[in-house]
Amino acid sequence: MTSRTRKSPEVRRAEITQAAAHLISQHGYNGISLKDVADMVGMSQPGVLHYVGSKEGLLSLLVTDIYDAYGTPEEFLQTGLPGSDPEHPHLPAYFDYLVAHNASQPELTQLYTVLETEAVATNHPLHDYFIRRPAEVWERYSEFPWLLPKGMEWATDMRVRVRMSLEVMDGIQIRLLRGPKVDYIQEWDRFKALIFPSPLWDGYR
Amino acid sequence: MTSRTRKSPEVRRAEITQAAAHLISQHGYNGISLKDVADMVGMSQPGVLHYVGSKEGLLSLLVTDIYDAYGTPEEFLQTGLPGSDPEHPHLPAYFDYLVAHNASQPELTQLYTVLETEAVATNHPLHDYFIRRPAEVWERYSEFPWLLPKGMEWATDMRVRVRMSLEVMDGIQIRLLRGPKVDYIQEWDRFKALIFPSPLWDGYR
DNA sequence: ATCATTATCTAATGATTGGTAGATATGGCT
DNA sequence: AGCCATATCTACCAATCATTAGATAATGAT
Repeated sequence: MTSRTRKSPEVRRAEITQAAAHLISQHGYNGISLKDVADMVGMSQPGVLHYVGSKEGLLSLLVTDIYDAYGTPEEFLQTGLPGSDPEHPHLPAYFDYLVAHNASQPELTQLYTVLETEAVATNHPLHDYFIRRPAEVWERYSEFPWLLPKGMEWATDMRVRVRMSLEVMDGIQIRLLRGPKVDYIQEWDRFKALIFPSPLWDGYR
Repeated sequence: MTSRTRKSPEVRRAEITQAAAHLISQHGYNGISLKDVADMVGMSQPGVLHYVGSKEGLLSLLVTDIYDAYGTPEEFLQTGLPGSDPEHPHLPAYFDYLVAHNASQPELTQLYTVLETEAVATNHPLHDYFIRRPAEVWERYSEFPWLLPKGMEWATDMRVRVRMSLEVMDGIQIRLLRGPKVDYIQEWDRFKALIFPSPLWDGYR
Protein backbone atom coordinates (compact mmCIF):
# COMPACT_ATOMS: atom_id res chain seq x y z
CA MET A 1 0.00 0.00 0.00
CA THR A 2 2.68 2.48 0.92
CA SER A 3 5.01 1.25 -1.79
CA ARG A 4 5.07 3.59 -4.72
CA THR A 5 7.25 2.59 -7.62
CA ARG A 6 8.88 5.68 -8.96
CA LYS A 7 10.38 5.41 -12.41
CA SER A 8 12.19 7.79 -14.69
CA PRO A 9 9.97 9.93 -16.91
CA GLU A 10 11.46 8.32 -20.01
CA VAL A 11 10.54 4.83 -18.88
CA ARG A 12 7.07 5.87 -17.79
CA ARG A 13 6.43 7.72 -21.00
CA ALA A 14 7.44 4.63 -22.93
CA GLU A 15 5.18 2.44 -20.81
CA ILE A 16 2.27 4.80 -21.30
CA THR A 17 2.89 5.00 -25.03
CA GLN A 18 2.97 1.24 -25.34
CA ALA A 19 -0.16 0.73 -23.25
CA ALA A 20 -2.04 3.42 -25.17
CA ALA A 21 -0.99 1.91 -28.49
CA HIS A 22 -2.18 -1.49 -27.39
CA LEU A 23 -5.53 -0.31 -26.03
CA ILE A 24 -6.35 2.20 -28.75
CA SER A 25 -5.41 -0.19 -31.54
CA GLN A 26 -8.09 -2.45 -30.17
CA HIS A 27 -10.82 -0.10 -28.94
CA GLY A 28 -10.11 3.17 -30.67
CA TYR A 29 -9.58 6.51 -29.02
CA ASN A 30 -13.25 6.89 -28.13
CA GLY A 31 -13.36 3.38 -26.76
CA ILE A 32 -10.83 3.79 -23.99
CA SER A 33 -10.51 5.90 -20.85
CA LEU A 34 -7.49 7.27 -19.06
CA LYS A 35 -8.25 4.83 -16.31
CA ASP A 36 -7.82 1.92 -18.72
CA VAL A 37 -4.36 3.16 -19.59
CA ALA A 38 -3.55 3.83 -15.94
CA ASP A 39 -4.59 0.32 -14.93
CA MET A 40 -2.44 -1.25 -17.62
CA VAL A 41 0.60 0.79 -16.62
CA GLY A 42 -0.10 0.17 -12.95
CA MET A 43 -0.62 3.68 -11.72
CA SER A 44 -3.45 6.07 -10.93
CA GLN A 45 -5.40 8.07 -13.47
CA PRO A 46 -3.96 11.45 -12.41
CA GLY A 47 -0.58 9.78 -12.55
CA VAL A 48 -1.02 9.21 -16.25
CA LEU A 49 -2.47 12.66 -16.67
CA HIS A 50 0.66 14.12 -15.17
CA TYR A 51 2.54 12.89 -18.23
CA VAL A 52 0.10 13.42 -21.04
CA GLY A 53 -1.58 16.59 -19.83
CA SER A 54 -4.94 15.64 -21.28
CA LYS A 55 -6.50 12.71 -23.06
CA GLU A 56 -5.64 14.24 -26.40
CA GLY A 57 -2.04 14.34 -25.21
CA LEU A 58 -2.08 10.56 -25.47
CA LEU A 59 -2.57 10.82 -29.21
CA SER A 60 0.11 13.46 -29.63
CA LEU A 61 2.43 11.10 -27.82
CA LEU A 62 1.59 8.27 -30.19
CA VAL A 63 1.88 10.35 -33.32
CA THR A 64 5.15 12.03 -32.48
CA ASP A 65 6.80 9.02 -30.86
CA ILE A 66 5.75 6.52 -33.46
CA TYR A 67 4.54 7.69 -36.81
CA ASP A 68 6.59 10.72 -37.61
CA ALA A 69 9.57 8.50 -38.47
CA TYR A 70 7.72 5.40 -39.54
CA GLY A 71 8.76 3.64 -42.73
CA THR A 72 10.27 6.72 -44.34
CA PRO A 73 12.27 6.58 -47.56
CA GLU A 74 15.35 7.58 -45.54
CA GLU A 75 14.88 4.55 -43.35
CA PHE A 76 14.46 2.41 -46.44
CA LEU A 77 17.72 3.63 -47.94
CA GLN A 78 19.61 2.87 -44.76
CA THR A 79 18.00 -0.45 -43.94
CA GLY A 80 17.60 -1.72 -47.45
CA LEU A 81 15.81 -4.94 -48.15
CA PRO A 82 17.10 -8.44 -48.77
CA GLY A 83 17.36 -8.95 -52.49
CA SER A 84 17.11 -5.34 -53.50
CA ASP A 85 19.92 -3.39 -55.07
CA PRO A 86 20.79 -0.53 -52.73
CA GLU A 87 22.49 1.26 -55.62
CA HIS A 88 19.30 1.43 -57.62
CA PRO A 89 16.36 1.95 -55.29
CA HIS A 90 12.99 2.17 -56.96
CA LEU A 91 9.36 2.60 -56.07
CA PRO A 92 8.13 -1.01 -55.86
CA ALA A 93 11.14 -1.91 -53.75
CA TYR A 94 10.26 0.87 -51.36
CA PHE A 95 6.70 -0.40 -51.17
CA ASP A 96 8.05 -3.86 -50.46
CA TYR A 97 9.96 -2.37 -47.58
CA LEU A 98 6.91 -0.49 -46.35
CA VAL A 99 4.79 -3.63 -46.43
CA ALA A 100 7.45 -5.67 -44.66
CA HIS A 101 7.66 -2.93 -42.07
CA ASN A 102 3.91 -2.94 -41.52
CA ALA A 103 3.72 -6.72 -41.44
CA SER A 104 6.43 -6.89 -38.80
CA GLN A 105 4.56 -4.49 -36.51
CA PRO A 106 0.94 -5.61 -36.73
CA GLU A 107 -0.15 -3.71 -33.62
CA LEU A 108 1.10 -0.37 -34.88
CA THR A 109 -0.38 -1.06 -38.28
CA GLN A 110 -3.75 -1.83 -36.75
CA LEU A 111 -3.47 1.28 -34.60
CA TYR A 112 -2.97 3.34 -37.71
CA THR A 113 -5.95 1.82 -39.50
CA VAL A 114 -8.22 2.26 -36.50
CA LEU A 115 -7.22 5.87 -35.89
CA GLU A 116 -7.39 6.71 -39.56
CA THR A 117 -10.98 5.53 -39.71
CA GLU A 118 -12.02 7.07 -36.41
CA ALA A 119 -10.63 10.41 -37.51
CA VAL A 120 -13.27 10.93 -40.20
CA ALA A 121 -15.14 12.89 -37.56
CA THR A 122 -14.28 16.53 -38.01
CA ASN A 123 -14.05 16.96 -34.24
CA HIS A 124 -11.60 14.07 -33.80
CA PRO A 125 -8.25 15.22 -32.40
CA LEU A 126 -6.40 13.62 -35.31
CA HIS A 127 -8.79 14.73 -38.05
CA ASP A 128 -6.57 17.48 -39.39
CA TYR A 129 -3.50 15.29 -39.08
CA PHE A 130 -4.92 12.64 -41.37
CA ILE A 131 -6.23 15.27 -43.77
CA ARG A 132 -2.84 16.90 -44.04
CA ARG A 133 -0.83 13.70 -44.20
CA PRO A 134 -1.24 12.70 -47.87
CA ALA A 135 0.07 16.05 -49.08
CA GLU A 136 2.98 15.86 -46.69
CA VAL A 137 3.86 12.36 -47.83
CA TRP A 138 3.85 13.43 -51.46
CA GLU A 139 6.02 16.36 -50.59
CA ARG A 140 8.47 14.09 -48.83
CA TYR A 141 8.48 11.67 -51.75
CA SER A 142 9.43 14.42 -54.15
CA GLU A 143 12.78 14.71 -52.37
CA PHE A 144 13.72 11.28 -53.69
CA PRO A 145 14.02 11.28 -57.46
CA TRP A 146 14.32 7.53 -57.63
CA LEU A 147 10.75 7.26 -56.31
CA LEU A 148 9.45 9.03 -59.39
CA PRO A 149 9.92 7.99 -63.00
CA LYS A 150 12.15 9.80 -65.44
CA GLY A 151 10.11 9.27 -68.57
CA MET A 152 7.23 11.69 -69.08
CA GLU A 153 4.71 9.13 -70.22
CA TRP A 154 5.33 7.29 -66.95
CA ALA A 155 4.96 10.33 -64.75
CA THR A 156 1.20 10.75 -64.81
CA ASP A 157 0.80 7.01 -64.77
CA MET A 158 2.93 6.63 -61.69
CA ARG A 159 0.74 8.76 -59.46
CA VAL A 160 -2.07 6.38 -60.24
CA ARG A 161 0.10 3.39 -59.40
CA VAL A 162 1.09 4.94 -56.09
CA ARG A 163 -2.50 5.69 -55.23
CA MET A 164 -3.58 2.16 -56.10
CA SER A 165 -0.76 0.71 -54.02
CA LEU A 166 -1.77 2.70 -50.96
CA GLU A 167 -5.40 1.72 -51.44
CA VAL A 168 -4.36 -1.90 -51.64
CA MET A 169 -2.37 -1.67 -48.43
CA ASP A 170 -5.33 -0.11 -46.63
CA GLY A 171 -7.58 -2.81 -48.03
CA ILE A 172 -5.33 -5.61 -46.84
CA GLN A 173 -5.06 -3.98 -43.43
CA ILE A 174 -8.83 -3.84 -43.12
CA ARG A 175 -8.83 -7.53 -43.92
CA LEU A 176 -6.27 -8.18 -41.23
CA LEU A 177 -8.58 -6.58 -38.67
CA ARG A 178 -11.21 -9.25 -38.76
CA GLY A 179 -9.85 -12.16 -40.69
CA PRO A 180 -10.04 -14.64 -42.31
CA LYS A 181 -6.30 -14.33 -41.91
CA VAL A 182 -4.18 -13.50 -44.92
CA ASP A 183 -0.45 -13.10 -45.27
CA TYR A 184 0.14 -9.37 -45.67
CA ILE A 185 3.36 -9.73 -47.66
CA GLN A 186 2.10 -12.52 -49.87
CA GLU A 187 -1.09 -10.62 -50.60
CA TRP A 188 0.82 -7.47 -51.45
CA ASP A 189 3.04 -9.43 -53.81
CA ARG A 190 0.00 -10.46 -55.79
CA PHE A 191 -1.10 -6.89 -56.21
CA LYS A 192 2.40 -5.68 -56.93
CA ALA A 193 2.63 -8.07 -59.83
CA LEU A 194 -0.51 -6.48 -61.26
CA ILE A 195 0.20 -2.81 -60.51
CA PHE A 196 3.87 -3.01 -61.53
CA PRO A 197 3.86 -5.65 -64.29
CA SER A 198 7.26 -7.21 -64.56
CA PRO A 199 8.24 -6.70 -68.22
CA LEU A 200 7.19 -3.06 -68.21
CA TRP A 201 8.88 -2.33 -64.93
CA ASP A 202 12.01 -4.28 -65.77
CA GLY A 203 12.38 -2.22 -68.91
CA TYR A 204 12.20 0.96 -66.89
CA ARG A 205 14.44 -0.15 -64.11
CA MET B 1 -44.31 23.91 -24.88
CA THR B 2 -47.34 21.76 -24.62
CA SER B 3 -47.24 20.64 -28.25
CA ARG B 4 -45.95 17.13 -28.62
CA THR B 5 -45.64 15.79 -32.12
CA ARG B 6 -46.74 12.23 -32.11
CA LYS B 7 -45.86 10.15 -35.12
CA SER B 8 -46.46 6.57 -36.14
CA PRO B 9 -43.91 4.05 -34.89
CA GLU B 10 -42.91 3.25 -38.46
CA VAL B 11 -42.07 6.85 -39.26
CA ARG B 12 -40.26 7.37 -36.00
CA ARG B 13 -38.26 4.22 -36.42
CA ALA B 14 -37.24 5.35 -39.88
CA GLU B 15 -36.25 8.77 -38.59
CA ILE B 16 -34.19 7.24 -35.82
CA THR B 17 -32.53 4.82 -38.22
CA GLN B 18 -31.61 7.61 -40.58
CA ALA B 19 -30.30 9.86 -37.83
CA ALA B 20 -28.28 7.05 -36.29
CA ALA B 21 -26.81 6.11 -39.67
CA HIS B 22 -25.81 9.70 -40.28
CA LEU B 23 -24.25 10.25 -36.87
CA ILE B 24 -22.54 6.88 -36.51
CA SER B 25 -21.12 6.99 -40.04
CA GLN B 26 -19.36 10.15 -38.95
CA HIS B 27 -18.45 9.56 -35.31
CA GLY B 28 -18.69 5.82 -34.83
CA TYR B 29 -20.80 4.01 -32.28
CA ASN B 30 -18.53 5.00 -29.41
CA GLY B 31 -18.50 8.59 -30.58
CA ILE B 32 -22.19 9.29 -30.21
CA SER B 33 -24.73 9.35 -27.41
CA LEU B 34 -28.42 8.66 -27.38
CA LYS B 35 -28.91 12.35 -26.75
CA ASP B 36 -27.22 13.15 -30.07
CA VAL B 37 -29.69 10.92 -31.87
CA ALA B 38 -32.59 12.31 -29.86
CA ASP B 39 -31.62 15.90 -30.69
CA MET B 40 -31.40 15.14 -34.39
CA VAL B 41 -34.78 13.44 -34.44
CA GLY B 42 -36.26 16.18 -32.29
CA MET B 43 -37.33 14.23 -29.26
CA SER B 44 -36.12 13.40 -25.78
CA GLN B 45 -33.51 10.81 -24.96
CA PRO B 46 -35.95 8.40 -23.27
CA GLY B 47 -38.18 8.92 -26.27
CA VAL B 48 -35.55 7.33 -28.47
CA LEU B 49 -34.90 4.65 -25.89
CA HIS B 50 -38.58 3.70 -26.04
CA TYR B 51 -37.97 2.53 -29.61
CA VAL B 52 -34.53 1.03 -29.49
CA GLY B 53 -34.60 -0.46 -25.98
CA SER B 54 -30.94 0.20 -25.37
CA LYS B 55 -28.05 1.85 -27.10
CA GLU B 56 -27.07 -1.45 -28.67
CA GLY B 57 -30.57 -1.62 -30.08
CA LEU B 58 -29.60 1.23 -32.35
CA LEU B 59 -27.07 -1.01 -34.06
CA SER B 60 -29.46 -3.90 -34.38
CA LEU B 61 -31.84 -1.50 -36.07
CA LEU B 62 -29.19 -0.43 -38.54
CA VAL B 63 -28.01 -3.93 -39.31
CA THR B 64 -31.42 -5.48 -39.80
CA ASP B 65 -33.00 -2.52 -41.58
CA ILE B 66 -30.11 -1.80 -43.87
CA TYR B 67 -27.44 -4.37 -44.41
CA ASP B 68 -29.24 -7.66 -44.35
CA ALA B 69 -30.56 -7.05 -47.87
CA TYR B 70 -27.81 -4.81 -49.16
CA GLY B 71 -26.37 -5.47 -52.59
CA THR B 72 -27.26 -9.14 -52.64
CA PRO B 73 -26.89 -11.31 -55.73
CA GLU B 74 -30.69 -11.59 -55.83
CA GLU B 75 -30.97 -7.85 -56.05
CA PHE B 76 -28.38 -7.85 -58.78
CA LEU B 77 -30.27 -10.35 -60.87
CA GLN B 78 -33.45 -8.32 -60.59
CA THR B 79 -31.98 -4.89 -61.09
CA GLY B 80 -29.30 -5.81 -63.56
CA LEU B 81 -26.82 -3.27 -64.72
CA PRO B 82 -26.71 -1.10 -67.85
CA GLY B 83 -24.58 -2.88 -70.44
CA SER B 84 -24.59 -6.25 -68.80
CA ASP B 85 -26.25 -9.31 -70.26
CA PRO B 86 -28.96 -10.43 -67.80
CA GLU B 87 -28.94 -13.84 -69.45
CA HIS B 88 -25.33 -14.47 -68.59
CA PRO B 89 -24.52 -12.93 -65.21
CA HIS B 90 -20.97 -13.34 -64.05
CA LEU B 91 -18.77 -12.41 -61.16
CA PRO B 92 -17.14 -9.17 -62.37
CA ALA B 93 -20.54 -7.89 -63.47
CA TYR B 94 -21.86 -8.53 -59.97
CA PHE B 95 -18.93 -6.65 -58.49
CA ASP B 96 -19.66 -3.78 -60.86
CA TYR B 97 -23.15 -3.75 -59.51
CA LEU B 98 -21.91 -3.85 -55.94
CA VAL B 99 -19.54 -0.98 -56.52
CA ALA B 100 -22.22 1.08 -58.25
CA HIS B 101 -24.50 0.35 -55.33
CA ASN B 102 -21.90 1.47 -52.81
CA ALA B 103 -20.99 4.56 -54.80
CA SER B 104 -24.62 5.62 -54.99
CA GLN B 105 -25.03 5.44 -51.22
CA PRO B 106 -21.84 6.98 -49.83
CA GLU B 107 -23.23 7.47 -46.35
CA LEU B 108 -24.19 3.83 -45.88
CA THR B 109 -20.87 2.75 -47.35
CA GLN B 110 -19.00 4.96 -44.92
CA LEU B 111 -21.14 3.66 -42.09
CA TYR B 112 -20.13 0.15 -42.98
CA THR B 113 -16.44 0.96 -43.12
CA VAL B 114 -16.54 2.83 -39.81
CA LEU B 115 -18.44 0.10 -37.99
CA GLU B 116 -16.32 -2.64 -39.52
CA THR B 117 -13.20 -1.02 -38.15
CA GLU B 118 -14.65 -0.12 -34.77
CA ALA B 119 -15.81 -3.70 -34.32
CA VAL B 120 -12.27 -5.07 -34.00
CA ALA B 121 -12.79 -4.71 -30.27
CA THR B 122 -13.99 -8.04 -28.94
CA ASN B 123 -16.47 -6.26 -26.68
CA HIS B 124 -18.02 -4.25 -29.52
CA PRO B 125 -21.70 -5.11 -30.05
CA LEU B 126 -21.09 -5.89 -33.71
CA HIS B 127 -17.85 -7.82 -33.24
CA ASP B 128 -19.38 -11.23 -33.73
CA TYR B 129 -21.49 -9.99 -36.62
CA PHE B 130 -18.46 -8.89 -38.60
CA ILE B 131 -16.60 -12.06 -37.71
CA ARG B 132 -19.43 -14.23 -38.94
CA ARG B 133 -20.21 -12.21 -42.03
CA PRO B 134 -17.52 -13.44 -44.46
CA ALA B 135 -18.54 -17.06 -44.02
CA GLU B 136 -22.18 -16.15 -44.47
CA VAL B 137 -21.44 -14.22 -47.63
CA TRP B 138 -19.51 -17.16 -49.07
CA GLU B 139 -22.36 -19.46 -48.21
CA ARG B 140 -24.81 -17.16 -49.95
CA TYR B 141 -22.56 -16.93 -52.99
CA SER B 142 -22.49 -20.66 -53.36
CA GLU B 143 -26.20 -20.60 -54.14
CA PHE B 144 -25.43 -18.84 -57.40
CA PRO B 145 -23.44 -21.07 -59.74
CA TRP B 146 -22.75 -18.24 -62.16
CA LEU B 147 -20.69 -16.53 -59.45
CA LEU B 148 -18.24 -19.41 -59.43
CA PRO B 149 -16.27 -20.75 -62.37
CA LYS B 150 -16.92 -24.06 -64.06
CA GLY B 151 -13.36 -24.97 -64.96
CA MET B 152 -11.35 -26.61 -62.21
CA GLU B 153 -8.19 -24.65 -62.80
CA TRP B 154 -10.18 -21.48 -62.34
CA ALA B 155 -11.87 -22.55 -59.16
CA THR B 156 -9.02 -22.16 -56.71
CA ASP B 157 -7.92 -19.05 -58.53
CA MET B 158 -11.30 -17.45 -58.24
CA ARG B 159 -11.36 -17.37 -54.48
CA VAL B 160 -8.21 -15.34 -54.62
CA ARG B 161 -9.75 -12.96 -57.14
CA VAL B 162 -12.82 -12.51 -54.97
CA ARG B 163 -10.68 -11.83 -51.93
CA MET B 164 -8.58 -9.32 -53.79
CA SER B 165 -11.68 -7.58 -55.09
CA LEU B 166 -13.12 -7.18 -51.62
CA GLU B 167 -9.81 -5.90 -50.31
CA VAL B 168 -9.72 -3.37 -53.11
CA MET B 169 -13.21 -2.15 -52.32
CA ASP B 170 -12.31 -1.72 -48.67
CA GLY B 171 -9.15 0.10 -49.67
CA ILE B 172 -11.00 2.52 -51.92
CA GLN B 173 -13.57 3.11 -49.20
CA ILE B 174 -10.83 4.00 -46.73
CA ARG B 175 -9.56 6.46 -49.28
CA LEU B 176 -13.02 7.96 -49.63
CA LEU B 177 -13.07 8.65 -45.90
CA ARG B 178 -10.38 11.26 -45.90
CA GLY B 179 -9.70 12.22 -49.49
CA PRO B 180 -8.06 13.27 -51.72
CA LYS B 181 -11.26 12.44 -53.52
CA VAL B 182 -11.32 9.62 -56.01
CA ASP B 183 -14.11 8.30 -58.19
CA TYR B 184 -15.12 5.00 -56.63
CA ILE B 185 -16.38 3.44 -59.87
CA GLN B 186 -13.50 4.66 -61.98
CA GLU B 187 -11.00 3.42 -59.43
CA TRP B 188 -12.67 0.04 -59.24
CA ASP B 189 -12.58 -0.25 -63.04
CA ARG B 190 -8.82 0.10 -62.95
CA PHE B 191 -8.48 -2.75 -60.49
CA LYS B 192 -11.05 -4.87 -62.26
CA ALA B 193 -9.01 -4.68 -65.45
CA LEU B 194 -6.07 -6.09 -63.48
CA ILE B 195 -7.85 -8.71 -61.39
CA PHE B 196 -10.06 -9.92 -64.24
CA PRO B 197 -7.86 -9.40 -67.31
CA SER B 198 -10.00 -9.03 -70.38
CA PRO B 199 -8.71 -11.73 -72.74
CA LEU B 200 -8.66 -14.37 -70.06
CA TRP B 201 -12.07 -13.47 -68.74
CA ASP B 202 -13.60 -13.08 -72.19
CA GLY B 203 -12.43 -16.57 -73.03
CA TYR B 204 -14.13 -17.91 -69.96
CA ARG B 205 -17.31 -15.94 -70.31
C1' DA C 1 -67.60 12.54 -25.98
C1' DT C 2 -65.33 9.33 -23.71
C1' DC C 3 -61.89 5.94 -23.16
C1' DA C 4 -58.04 3.04 -23.63
C1' DT C 5 -53.67 2.75 -25.71
C1' DT C 6 -49.28 4.31 -26.01
C1' DA C 7 -46.02 7.73 -27.69
C1' DT C 8 -43.61 11.06 -25.37
C1' DC C 9 -42.18 13.70 -21.64
C1' DT C 10 -39.89 15.22 -16.94
C1' DA C 11 -37.26 13.80 -13.11
C1' DA C 12 -34.09 11.20 -10.95
C1' DT C 13 -30.29 7.57 -10.33
C1' DG C 14 -25.84 5.47 -10.28
C1' DA C 15 -21.81 4.89 -13.00
C1' DT C 16 -18.10 6.78 -15.52
C1' DT C 17 -15.83 10.38 -17.59
C1' DG C 18 -11.72 13.95 -17.96
C1' DG C 19 -9.64 17.12 -15.13
C1' DT C 20 -7.99 19.86 -10.69
C1' DA C 21 -5.97 20.67 -6.00
C1' DG C 22 -3.29 19.52 -2.66
C1' DA C 23 -0.94 16.03 0.18
C1' DT C 24 2.86 12.54 0.29
C1' DA C 25 6.59 9.81 -0.46
C1' DT C 26 10.50 8.54 -3.35
C1' DG C 27 15.16 8.82 -5.28
C1' DG C 28 19.20 11.44 -6.41
C1' DC C 29 22.39 14.70 -4.70
C1' DT C 30 25.32 16.85 -1.50
C1' DA D 1 22.04 11.86 7.06
C1' DG D 2 19.39 15.25 5.37
C1' DC D 3 17.22 17.97 1.58
C1' DC D 4 15.03 19.07 -2.62
C1' DA D 5 12.66 18.24 -6.82
C1' DT D 6 9.01 15.90 -8.45
C1' DA D 7 6.66 11.53 -9.45
C1' DT D 8 2.70 9.72 -7.62
C1' DC D 9 -1.12 9.52 -4.79
C1' DT D 10 -5.99 10.51 -2.56
C1' DA D 11 -9.98 13.27 -2.67
C1' DC D 12 -12.99 15.88 -5.10
C1' DC D 13 -15.62 18.14 -8.92
C1' DA D 14 -18.75 19.05 -12.68
C1' DA D 15 -20.31 16.98 -16.82
C1' DT D 16 -22.09 13.31 -19.35
C1' DC D 17 -23.65 8.79 -19.88
C1' DA D 18 -27.38 4.95 -20.31
C1' DT D 19 -31.27 3.58 -18.05
C1' DT D 20 -35.56 3.53 -15.00
C1' DA D 21 -39.98 5.23 -12.93
C1' DG D 22 -43.77 7.54 -13.32
C1' DA D 23 -46.56 11.38 -15.16
C1' DT D 24 -48.87 13.40 -19.31
C1' DA D 25 -50.85 14.10 -23.56
C1' DA D 26 -52.11 12.72 -28.21
C1' DT D 27 -54.42 9.53 -31.19
C1' DG D 28 -57.87 6.12 -32.78
C1' DA D 29 -61.83 3.47 -31.74
C1' DT D 30 -66.25 3.14 -29.68
